[in-house]
Amino acid sequence: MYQKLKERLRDALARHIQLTYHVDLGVVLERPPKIEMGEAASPVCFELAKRLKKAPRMIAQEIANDFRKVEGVARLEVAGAGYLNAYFERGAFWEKMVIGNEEVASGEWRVASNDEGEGTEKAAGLKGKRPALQGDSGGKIIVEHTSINPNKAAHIGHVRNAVLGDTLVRILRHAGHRVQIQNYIDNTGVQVADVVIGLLWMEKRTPVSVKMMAMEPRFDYDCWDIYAKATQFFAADKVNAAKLRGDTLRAIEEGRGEESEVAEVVADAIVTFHLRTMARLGIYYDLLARESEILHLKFWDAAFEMLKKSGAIVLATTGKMAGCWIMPAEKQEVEEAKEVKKEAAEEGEGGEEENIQDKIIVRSNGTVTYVGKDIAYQLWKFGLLGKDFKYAKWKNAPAEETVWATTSMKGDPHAPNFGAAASTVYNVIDARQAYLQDVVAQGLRALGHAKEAERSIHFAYEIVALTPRCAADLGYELSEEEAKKPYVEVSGRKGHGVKADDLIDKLEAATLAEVRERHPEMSEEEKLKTSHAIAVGALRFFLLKFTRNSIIAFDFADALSFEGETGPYCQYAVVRIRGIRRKGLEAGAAEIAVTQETATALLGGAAGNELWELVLLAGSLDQAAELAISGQEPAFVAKYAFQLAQAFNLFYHKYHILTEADEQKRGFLLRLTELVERQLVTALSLLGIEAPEKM
RNA sequence: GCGCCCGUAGCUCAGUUGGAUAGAGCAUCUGCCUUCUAAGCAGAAUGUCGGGAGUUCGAAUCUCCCCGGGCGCGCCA
Repeated sequence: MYQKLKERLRDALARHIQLTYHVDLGVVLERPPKIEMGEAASPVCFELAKRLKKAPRMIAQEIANDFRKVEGVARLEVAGAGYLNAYFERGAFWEKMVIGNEEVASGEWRVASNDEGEGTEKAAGLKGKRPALQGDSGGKIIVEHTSINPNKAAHIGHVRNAVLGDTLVRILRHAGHRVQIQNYIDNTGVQVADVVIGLLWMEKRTPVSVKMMAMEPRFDYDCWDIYAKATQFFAADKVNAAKLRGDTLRAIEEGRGEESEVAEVVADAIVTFHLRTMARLGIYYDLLARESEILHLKFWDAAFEMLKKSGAIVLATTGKMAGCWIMPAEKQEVEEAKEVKKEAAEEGEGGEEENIQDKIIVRSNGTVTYVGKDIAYQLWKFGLLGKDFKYAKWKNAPAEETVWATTSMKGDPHAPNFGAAASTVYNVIDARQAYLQDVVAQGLRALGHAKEAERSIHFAYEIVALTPRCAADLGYELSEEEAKKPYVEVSGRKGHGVKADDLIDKLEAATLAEVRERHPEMSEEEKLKTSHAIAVGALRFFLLKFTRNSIIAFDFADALSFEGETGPYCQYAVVRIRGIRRKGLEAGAAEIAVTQETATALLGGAAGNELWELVLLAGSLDQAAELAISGQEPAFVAKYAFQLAQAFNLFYHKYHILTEADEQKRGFLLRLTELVERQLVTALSLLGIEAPEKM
């Protein structure tokens, strides 16, 4: 609701300024520091002052006087040195939020085309329009996330990826976008090969015994250890290891021999483990896109032809890259300003031949690199490859879930149309791979797909490291230097890291103990359900409250905290509201009809500021969600949920709702708590967090 | 060497795209459970926004230069 009003006001202001002063400029609207200064303020007159050579306060006064009414905005006032402060119609805002049930469904983006009024808004219907992706919201969006190498158990870093991706999906879908979730499975890569070598060569297993092993409940943990051991083994005998690895990898890629058989068993089994782990956190997928099909269905061959034909890649004939197909470093001239050109020219003749920036796409032995495969995959996502996968349901999906996977066998005719072109693609991949993601986009550009390159969004995030104390607790040996640092990086190769399932188990154990203590009356099933919801809330919120480019120094003490800026804090606010609602229902308080006069009176003036601020915040979910999308930052929604919970707690302690003597006021307070509940529950659901009935 | 990111309270982090008096949480201290769940609330204290220069009505935010840290630059992924 806030966002909607703000946009309406911004458009009206911009038009007014255009008509009156013939100046075209973007109107900035911000939240004033105090509610006494209104709900939205613009410093636009400072900018205008420069252009018109008039005092900003004077301009502000003119605008405030002449400005015609915008629906929902009571008045404009001049403040400070020339701010324009807008005051909302509180009663109307309340009415829309409570009666009109605004913002509940995904119709929230039903922003009018212009300020032509309600009629057009309704006509615009559910399709909606979002400022950031104007005219494009009908297009399909692909979000690729998780994409864990299927060779060992998932760890906390993988969980950050999955939670970020899943939350992005939830926010996009809430905004009315059509989103498809893909999880890329590198089932033919070196990491799988390493475990295969560990099983076949180090542990001397047969394919049959590996199959048995893969059915054990802790197979993903076993592989974790085997992978670490294999890494040690390679380090000890580099020469043999390189050959063994190369041979194994090729056998897997070509789908022959015991190696390939075992690789398939391992990868398929581990994928199922990952699906199960993520399902515990409420994370699901539409499609598992497997690298084996990219190979078998010759996706790369098609991409290779396109790249060669367009000249995007060339065969190096001299230098140390001789025999490789390389993508030459992009010459910035295209988009960058001419200055860059000049600088380069001034620098003169230097280094034309051995350009280290060139990226190898096909090795001299003819095998394609990861980036090459990724270019093919990205082309497919945009419907530019001219090929499609075949699809079949994944056999071992978690209960009640349908996941599709690519296949090179016969496809299921009832499979959804996964090959339909996407308009925007988000790839949730850690920040260290920024360069590779750039190369992929560069590949698209070189093929003439500048628009798609633009819409290939590397949704980057920083790693989850461990605090030195946490690493020490886990028994890892640290150098003196490492012990002094704020964090130490985990290493899957060394077998270091916090396994996702271990962490979830710990969280559930801690919350269950607490629930048992507090609610002995609950059934065992209810206790488990409640503690699970709180555990997931704690973990997801913990990973989402940091912005993407913040390195998280993981510590059990922080992750297991349920106080302060945490998921459980937000859940607790909802639980309190539900408690009030239950009691209110018994007391018949739900029946009270609140008139708009009551609401307007209670929210009005200085006396109403406190309640009004809560209403306003509750009505600002749309802004938080919009910001999360345009700013590509799910943390904004987490911040919002916390702020709303905090504001509610303040209100809760100040107003005793059920014992309020004045019936109209009591009814109003009750409606207000219900409004907060709805908004908070929605905000939490965007974060993938469920609010329990009791906790 | 080249490229990207970061430096804000004792600690961990926000800071709405350049705006009004820089904010939270944790930790510390002091209070509040015969009243809708204390996983809560109220209060106290803490800042050369790494340093310097510049841009302008106005800078934590933009530019440049330093200082300190992280990451990436492989015929690995």
